[in-house]
Amino acid sequence: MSSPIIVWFRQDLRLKDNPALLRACEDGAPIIPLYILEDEDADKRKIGGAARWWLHHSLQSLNTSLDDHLYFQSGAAADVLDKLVKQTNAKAVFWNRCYEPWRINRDKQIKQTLQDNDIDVQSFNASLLWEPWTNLKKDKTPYRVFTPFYKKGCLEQNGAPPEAESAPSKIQYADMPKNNATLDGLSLMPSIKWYGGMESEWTPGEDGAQKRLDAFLDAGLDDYKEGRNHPAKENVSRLSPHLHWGEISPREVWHRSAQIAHSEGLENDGQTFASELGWREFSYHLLYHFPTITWENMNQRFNNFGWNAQESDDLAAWRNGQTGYPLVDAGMRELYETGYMHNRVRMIVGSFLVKNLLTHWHRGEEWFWDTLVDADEASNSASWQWIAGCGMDAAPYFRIFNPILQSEKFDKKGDYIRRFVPELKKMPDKHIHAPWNAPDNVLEYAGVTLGETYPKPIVDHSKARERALEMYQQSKSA
DNA sequence: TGAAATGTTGGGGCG
DNA sequence: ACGCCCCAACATTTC
Repeated sequence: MSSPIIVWFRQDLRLKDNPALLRACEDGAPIIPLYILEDEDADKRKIGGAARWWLHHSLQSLNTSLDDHLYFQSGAAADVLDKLVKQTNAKAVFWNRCYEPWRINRDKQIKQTLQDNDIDVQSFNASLLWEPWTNLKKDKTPYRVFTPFYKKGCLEQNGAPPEAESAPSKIQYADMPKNNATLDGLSLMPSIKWYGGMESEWTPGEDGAQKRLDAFLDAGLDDYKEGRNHPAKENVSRLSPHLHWGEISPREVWHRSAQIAHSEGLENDGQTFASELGWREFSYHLLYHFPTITWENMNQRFNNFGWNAQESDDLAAWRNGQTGYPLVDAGMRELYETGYMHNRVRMIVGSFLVKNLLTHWHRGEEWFWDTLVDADEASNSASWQWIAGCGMDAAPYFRIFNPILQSEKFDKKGDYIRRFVPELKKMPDKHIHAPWNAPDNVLEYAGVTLGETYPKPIVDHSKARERALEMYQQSKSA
């Protein structure tokens, strides 16, 4: 039997449009599909709790697609690869690129070591529409503002992304010795069963991702531009976790949505949706060119800002969905229960934490990292910097969301609130957005006792707004 | 991918 | 008939 090729799966947990897998299969050599859980890496943050749950199921699904041939390992990737190459006499290692700075450096080293041992190493792009080094400004420096980045750097300069490729028609597996490591042995599943809400909400894996895209194109794309703002509507794609783990190719999402938009005359909605993929690209672009974005304020002026970075009652109330602002609480509870939050609501709860509660965006970023099934280093840090006002192309600091107005505008009938804050279920539409303003008889009818069955607001919005603006002024002069 | 304050305009009630 | 005031509706500015 000829020397095998190791296909190292990372955040590309699919068979379709997977260039590393496809090129390996085309070579004709038998392949070894490998997954390495790299938790021990000390200089990187551990995968968050909700994401671990997702990863477990995604790997299970991939393993099924690979007829139970996925070879599980854990530990330092360099060591695992070195050992496996020797053990199997592999001639090559193929993988799809990841773009987190720590991983770029690490992969470079691994590549060098393998090549020094005469192993063929090839890497491909499976997770971005355009490579981050291909869309620079004319002066060769990276874009810092989304709109020119997307319109000029991406669309004009690079044009449409490549078409998606199919899954390999046939996969020939190398004979492997029995593996002592198993998926269960990776201990990705939490020991306490807190993931019931996620189980009923999600189907991780390539099949689930395909079905989600189908469902979105079928029912969500029509009126996407307006409907995506309403958390109770079915207009958002909910593809983020599938894209994060590479269960579906962004190229496929791009081209299929464009095609449907075109054939159904939904050009406007299609372009708006495509630009959301553009924001994902922009986050990766920023992370690639400005790796400190994960922790340092991109706008240095905020370094002296008086955010509270400590644990506090306000922070705990925010995490638990007990702020007394129904839309904020609904969002935070959706997050905890399902591992996901609607995008507009993410902006609202983010603004609330950073501006109304004057809490450092790091605290929000950490909580999201641990609780989101789509937690993504690039998107998470770029988005928190955006909402905090300290990012590259950020929302101006003084853009402070009014959680009551947002609620009245985008959850008019309170459907979203009622789903996640059931203690307000019987509140009439008119008063569900700000129950503390409801007349006593309405509260009584709804069975709500503020401070007992549902919290009183932990801050007064207009006072909190004044306070935030004042602190902003101070930081300007400091 | 805001909100609130401030400014402007124009229609209608009314003396 | 006319000017005056009120205020909603819209536009602009400011935070």
